[in-house]
Amino acid sequence: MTDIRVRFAPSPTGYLHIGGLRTALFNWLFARGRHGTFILRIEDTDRDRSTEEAIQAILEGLTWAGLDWDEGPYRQTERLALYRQAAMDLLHSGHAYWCICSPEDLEARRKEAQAKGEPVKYDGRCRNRGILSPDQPAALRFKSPQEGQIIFDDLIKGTIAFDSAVLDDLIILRSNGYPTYNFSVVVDDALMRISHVIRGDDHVNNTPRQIPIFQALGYPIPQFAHLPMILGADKTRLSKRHGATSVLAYRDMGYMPEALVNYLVRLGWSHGDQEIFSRQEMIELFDFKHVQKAPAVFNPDKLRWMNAHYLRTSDPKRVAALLEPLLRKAGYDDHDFARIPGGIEALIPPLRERSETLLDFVSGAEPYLRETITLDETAARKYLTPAIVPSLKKFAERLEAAPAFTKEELERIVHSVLEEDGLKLSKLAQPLRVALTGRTVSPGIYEVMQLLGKRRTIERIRRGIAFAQTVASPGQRTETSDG
RNA sequence: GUCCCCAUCGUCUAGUCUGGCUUAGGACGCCGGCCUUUCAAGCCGGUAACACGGGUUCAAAUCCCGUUGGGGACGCCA
Repeated sequence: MTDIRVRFAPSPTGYLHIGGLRTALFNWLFARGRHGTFILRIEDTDRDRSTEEAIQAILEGLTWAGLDWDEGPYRQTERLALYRQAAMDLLHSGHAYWCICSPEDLEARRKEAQAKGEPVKYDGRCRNRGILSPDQPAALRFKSPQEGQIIFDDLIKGTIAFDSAVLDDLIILRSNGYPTYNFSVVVDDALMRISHVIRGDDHVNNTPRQIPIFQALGYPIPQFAHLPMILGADKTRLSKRHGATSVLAYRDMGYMPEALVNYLVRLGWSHGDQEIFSRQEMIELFDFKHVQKAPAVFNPDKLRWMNAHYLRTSDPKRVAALLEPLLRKAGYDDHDFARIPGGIEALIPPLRERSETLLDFVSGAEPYLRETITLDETAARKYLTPAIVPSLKKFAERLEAAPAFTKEELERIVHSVLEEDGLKLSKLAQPLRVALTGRTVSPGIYEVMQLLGKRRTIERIRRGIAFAQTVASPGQRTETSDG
C-alpha cells in the first residue's frame, strides 16, 4: 500500500474563503483518517496577484479552523528551478516546444474564434516551427496528445472521459520564465509524491491536460477526487456578492471554528442522518463514497443553528476562551471581567441559551461587565411603576440583611415577598429584570443577580426604585404623557 | 458556442451502486402547541421533494435513452 499524501494548494490572491476551507478540510480529514500526510503548498506563481498578506491570512484561517499541516508551507516561487528543469527535460525529450506567438496575437485569435463560434483553442502554429533557441520573448508549450481519449476514475464523480482533440498545447513556461499553474501543479504533485489530488471540481477540465504531463515526465498519475462547488443562495458560485465568504470574517462574526467546520463537512458529505460530528468522528467516518456530486448552496441559517448548538454544548472554558478576544475588541478589559463573580466563564451558562454567535454574548454581557447601566426608557416606564415600589423595597431590604447570596436564599426572599404582597412571580421578576439589566430580556433573575453580585444587585434595585418614583411625580407624568 | 459534470422538500441531505422493506426518512428554516420568570433553549406536532418524457421489469426515486434545467471549464489566472 502506498503512502497517503494529500495537499491543499491555495493561491494567495485573496483571503481564505469558505470553499477553500472546505477543500482543505476534506484533504485534512482524508489524511488524518488514513495515517496520511497533509501538505500545504502556496501556489504563488502569479507574480502580479500574489501577496504576502494573503499568505498570512490563509495560514491564520487554517490555524483558526484547527487544520494543521505536516509539511510546508511550500512556496512555488521558491521552487522555480525545479519547474524550469522539468520544462527543459520536456523540451529535450520532444514533449514541448518554443512558441513565439505574442499574448496580443493569441488574444485576438481567441476573440475571433469565439465570435465565429469556432473551438477556442491554440492552433498549434509554432508546434512545427522547430525553434531551438528563440531570439525573442517565447513561451514553452506542451505537446498535448492529439488523438484518442484521456480517461480517469474520479473518486467522487466516477469515470470521466475527454477526447484528446479538445485539448490544445498549453503553455507550461511563460515568457518571463515562470511556470503556469497546470505545469507547476504537476511537477509539485509528482515531486511531492501526492497520492490523491483532492480539489474543487472547477479543476475537472484541467485534469486531462495534467495527466499527459505526468506521463511525459515519467511519473505515476495520482488519484483524483473533485469536490462539487459551493454556491450562494442565487445558485451562482459563492463570491463576495453573497456577503461574508472569508473564513476570518466568520471568526470575527462570532462563529466557533468547530461549528463552521461541522457545517462545512456536512456541505456535500453525509453519514446517514447524523448532523453533529466531533473532530474525531469526522476523521473516522469521512469517505469519498458519500460526497455529493452536485454543487451545494451555502445556508447561513443552518450555520447559525450549528454555531448555537456548539455554543450551548461546548465546555464553558472553551467558549470563554473564544469570547475573551471579542470582548476585548469591544472595549472591555480585565477590570470589567473582575466585576463578575467567576469571571468571563461564569457568563457562559446563563447567556448561551440566548446566543447564536459569540457577538450575541458580547452584547448580552454588557449589564454584568459594567458598573452601572442605562435603563431602556420604554422598558423602565412599563415595568418600573409606583405600584411595584413597595415590593422592590422590601426585596432590597431583605436581601441586604440576608446571611448568604446563594440562589436558594434569593429564591427564598423573592417568594416571601411574593406571598406577602400577593403577587405572581412574573409581576416582580420583570421589574427586577429591568432594574437589574436595563432590559426586558435577560437570563433568569437569580442568575442575573449572581452575575451582578450582592452590591450591584442592591444598588440597581434602588436606582430602579428611584426611577419609578421620579416617573410618579406629577410634573414628570405630564412631561412624559403622550395623551 | 464547444467540452465536462450534475439533477430527492425553499436549503443541506438519507435512500440510488446491490430495483420491491418508502403512504420517500432526517436536519435547517417556517407555522402551531407544551413548558415558563422575560427572551431563548428544550420537547411535541405541522408544512414541503423523487425536474419532465419515453423505455426495461411482475415491480423504478433507484437501471437505460432523450428533453429541460443547473453548475463548471474553455488565459503567458489559479
